[in-house]
Amino acid sequence: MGTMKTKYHHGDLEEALLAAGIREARSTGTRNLGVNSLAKEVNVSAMAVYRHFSSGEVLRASISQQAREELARRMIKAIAAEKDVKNRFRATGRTYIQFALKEPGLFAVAFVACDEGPKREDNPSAWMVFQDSILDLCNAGLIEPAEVEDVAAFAWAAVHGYAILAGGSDPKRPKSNEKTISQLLDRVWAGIINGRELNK
Amino acid sequence: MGTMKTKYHHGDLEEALLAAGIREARSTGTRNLGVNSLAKEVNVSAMAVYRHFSSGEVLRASISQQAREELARRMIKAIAAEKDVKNRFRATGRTYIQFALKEPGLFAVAFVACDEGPKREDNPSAWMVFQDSILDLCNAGLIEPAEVEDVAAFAWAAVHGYAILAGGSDPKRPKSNEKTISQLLDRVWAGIINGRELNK
DNA sequence: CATTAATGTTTATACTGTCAACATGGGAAC
DNA sequence: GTTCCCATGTTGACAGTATAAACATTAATG
Repeated sequence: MGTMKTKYHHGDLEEALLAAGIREARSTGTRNLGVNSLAKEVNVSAMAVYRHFSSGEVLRASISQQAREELARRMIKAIAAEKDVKNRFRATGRTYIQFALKEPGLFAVAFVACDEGPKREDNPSAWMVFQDSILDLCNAGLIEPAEVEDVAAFAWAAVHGYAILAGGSDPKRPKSNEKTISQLLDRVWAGIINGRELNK
Repeated sequence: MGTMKTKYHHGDLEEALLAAGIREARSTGTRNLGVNSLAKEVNVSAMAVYRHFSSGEVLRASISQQAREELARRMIKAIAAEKDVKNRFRATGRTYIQFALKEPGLFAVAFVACDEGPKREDNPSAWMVFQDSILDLCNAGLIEPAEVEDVAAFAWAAVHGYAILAGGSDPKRPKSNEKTISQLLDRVWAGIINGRELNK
């Protein structure tokens, strides 16, 4: 809480490491999330990290999860401000994309390949938020229950893909102004509503 | 050109390193693309690598580019087999997705963040192939010239996003059977054709 | 043929992740 | 309160990584 003097025992090293990781992710993405680097950031020896995380990979996976949960929290907050089902869906996608654009470091860390560990469920999870907004559409009668899974996959894919491409550094990346994003969400919407009918 | 004995000079180390990198990428993704590891693979000292690539990052960027070009080549080949504009578009997306599913290692290496180096243009480039197939739609009168850029971004985003999600290791990843992919492309198509009209 | 430039090797330095052994001190048992 | 233990920290060692500097070899060129 207050200014921690140089005590032998840190107090809450686990939390501090995750916080330092998120801070570093924000500013430099995936580059400086090494064990030594983060340990130094928290004024602790590198080996202290292993009392809380079984490996550097596991530490990074936890930081990654924190980043994903932060994204999900922002999505939930944005959805709460909308009443119309369509606007709720659009808010979901818009928030996801804006997160990638405004917090490129966090977004990169959130979705790096991390194939290890016990794989606890994210809480909250962006995927769940997406699926819930599609279930809303179903409850409103806009799509069939049988379509929910495919529609959610489509919407998630389009939004996630755009977020990656627009937030990347490729000179050929798509434009990312408000209008472009809005039109993208219109097209996703069209795919959601009209997709099945076109499917012969 | 025949079987190179253990000569002091390798012959074509640059090519050999890229080939070894692609081979390694195919089997283990981004994990074993280090300078030492690849040098050993080609029976050469680690420092020899630096005669051809100014750093390990640059070497990895070159391997990544090779992977992207391989993808583009497969797309071009698949398109050549189709005559109808719609089918050509679908072949573009389907090939992209199937590449991600059948060659997860190559796909991962192709699209890791690599922000360095002179950034030569990919040749051929998947992005160009995508854009060409959208231009086809424009020439066929299916979309307006002014829409081309946005439509290409949408289509690319949806396909790329799905490829990443379906090819990943998340237990919640979307299904990836033929039917699901086909329906996804139907929805993308719907977004392309109907997107603008819905946009008020 | 002799020199040179291209290409490879060895050696050394600085980092990284992680194991093993040791140190500290906060809280439980007496 | 005192004692002991163990969760949590430390240091040191070792393997692995990237890469700089100096040296070696051979292909090419005048």
